[in-house]
Amino acid sequence: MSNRVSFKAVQAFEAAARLSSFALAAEELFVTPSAVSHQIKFLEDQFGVQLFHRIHRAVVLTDAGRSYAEEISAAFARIEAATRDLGRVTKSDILTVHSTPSFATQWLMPRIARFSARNPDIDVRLNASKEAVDLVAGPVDVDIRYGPKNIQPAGIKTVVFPTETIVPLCSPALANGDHPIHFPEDLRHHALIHSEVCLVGWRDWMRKHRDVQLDLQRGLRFDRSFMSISAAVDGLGVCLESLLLVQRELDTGRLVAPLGLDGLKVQGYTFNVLKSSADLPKIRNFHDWLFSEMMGTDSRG
Amino acid sequence: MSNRVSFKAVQAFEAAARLSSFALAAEELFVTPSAVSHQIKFLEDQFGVQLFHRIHRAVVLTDAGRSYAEEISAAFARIEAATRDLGRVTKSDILTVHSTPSFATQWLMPRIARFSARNPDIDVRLNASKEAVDLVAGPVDVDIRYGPKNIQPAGIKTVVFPTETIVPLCSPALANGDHPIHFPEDLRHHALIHSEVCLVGWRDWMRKHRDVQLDLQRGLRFDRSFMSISAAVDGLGVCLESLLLVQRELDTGRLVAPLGLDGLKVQGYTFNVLKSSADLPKIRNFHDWLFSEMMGTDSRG
DNA sequence: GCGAATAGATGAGTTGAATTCATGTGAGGA
DNA sequence: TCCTCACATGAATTCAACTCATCTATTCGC
Repeated sequence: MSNRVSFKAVQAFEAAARLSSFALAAEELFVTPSAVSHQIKFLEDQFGVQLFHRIHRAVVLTDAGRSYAEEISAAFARIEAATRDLGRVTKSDILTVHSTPSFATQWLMPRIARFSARNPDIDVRLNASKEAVDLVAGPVDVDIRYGPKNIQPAGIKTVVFPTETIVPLCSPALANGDHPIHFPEDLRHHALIHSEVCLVGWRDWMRKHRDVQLDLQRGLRFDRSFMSISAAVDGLGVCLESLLLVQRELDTGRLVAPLGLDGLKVQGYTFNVLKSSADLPKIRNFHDWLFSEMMGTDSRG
Repeated sequence: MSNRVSFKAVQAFEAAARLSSFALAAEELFVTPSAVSHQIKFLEDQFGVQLFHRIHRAVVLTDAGRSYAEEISAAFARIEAATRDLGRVTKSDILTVHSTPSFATQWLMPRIARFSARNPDIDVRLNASKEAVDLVAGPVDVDIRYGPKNIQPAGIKTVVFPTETIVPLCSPALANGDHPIHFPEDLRHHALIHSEVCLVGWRDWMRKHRDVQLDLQRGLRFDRSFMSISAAVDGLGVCLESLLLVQRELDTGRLVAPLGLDGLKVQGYTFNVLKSSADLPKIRNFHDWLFSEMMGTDSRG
């Protein structure tokens, strides 16, 4: 069988063939010329083919030896190159996470360092875009999507996020300014900030507060939540956003929830991975970390 | 350095990666699972990169391990294929000899078995054609050429053959038939066979025998000596050929030299090899054998 | 839930494949 | 002619790689 190949012997032969000398090969391999001689004799005896001509005080490859050497030299070079590369790698796994821009900016970015610290062997890469990615085709391991669950392609495992709470948010200056906000109707005095892709908007909020009449035409409109949040931080109005995305702003006091932290409930985000890779340690670790981190956040919020 | 790679360890890793199991890899390598575990741990420690995830009761490649495994698997497959091929090779050297068709047919063919018998490790291949071959470009080791020495390309070593003797030859039936041939003038009664590429022809012979008038227009014409010889054997006339090419026919009595074995002297054949390969054992052996064989032949002729 | 079974990890002890050492051979150069 | 160099070869030695014994963690069957 092929596993009867002595790689030691092949290695010795490769060096000797390349250097056309047993002595130089021995030097390269940090052994004595005798060892090289033994190994090559062993190879020749095993296959019954002479690989070197021993002439005067040198060795010359036979045709069989030359063609064999050409083949294995290339293979050895490849192994050595791969091994050299391996030495340069410091992380054993690469975790590529794709998500919507808002989730990436508002939730993942502030927290991902914590994941990396707990998983030093995982090299995390974050991508963000509006479009869902093809997990089968691409190098992306995890896709965090927002919106109604479409028909899932076979082979994709989808885990829904915990229900989010959507509340009006604004800068503290706005909430405590000339027109302080204490009750829903106080919003009449302020500009509304609309997030167009959000599953729930001011229209849904008004269904819960039928006594308050707000002009839905008013205000800024953004197609990304993180822009609405940024506008709210800048005091441009009141946005209606998920607490999931504004933890950082609430913690640092850049935003406040003038009407409290209770509000509309919605389930929008999903965690998507290939079924076949769902059990990989890097995926499990990320999944478990993400959901436990989110639970912690929720309990605080 | 790269030679600090333990190929044993890489081999163990390759098998384990391919089989996704230390136990199966151990079985394949005829060792215990413990040995595989040790080797892979050694590799991981040496490069500081985890190659496998140890989960529940199985092992799964890390990303680093997978990319490494892909590289080395290909290299290992190549080594094993080359080694398998090596096992099928029985001769360590291939000697490719090209010559003119006549020398191949008349001299080499009958004798080459003797060379092979004395050099069982050399696989001899004979090619014959009128054209000189490009020793630099092609797989041909030796080219035996006929004719005036052209300007030699650099890097070609040319050895001239011993001087040949050219004499009239015919079948015994013709020599002892109705018009027996004992003296040059007896040839008048017979058809002459002409070899067009020969360096000497009947015209040259007549210069040596000015008293004999022969009609040079008569007779068969061939562009290869072996055809002329074959025609003479068939009793179609008298050819003028080198003793070098008719040893076999003289020995078996199919041809006779009615006017004796002395005649025109000519030096036509050359032995051509690459200077760079002239000292290869297979070339030296062939060269030495060929010239010693020719000397033996000459001393007999 | 509990124990049995499985797959691998680990450290100590053992072994034999590979190495060194001592010596031999033969060709080439001083 | 002798010396030197490069490799060959057989016996002795060694240490890298293996086995063994034991341990851990997880799964599976009951």
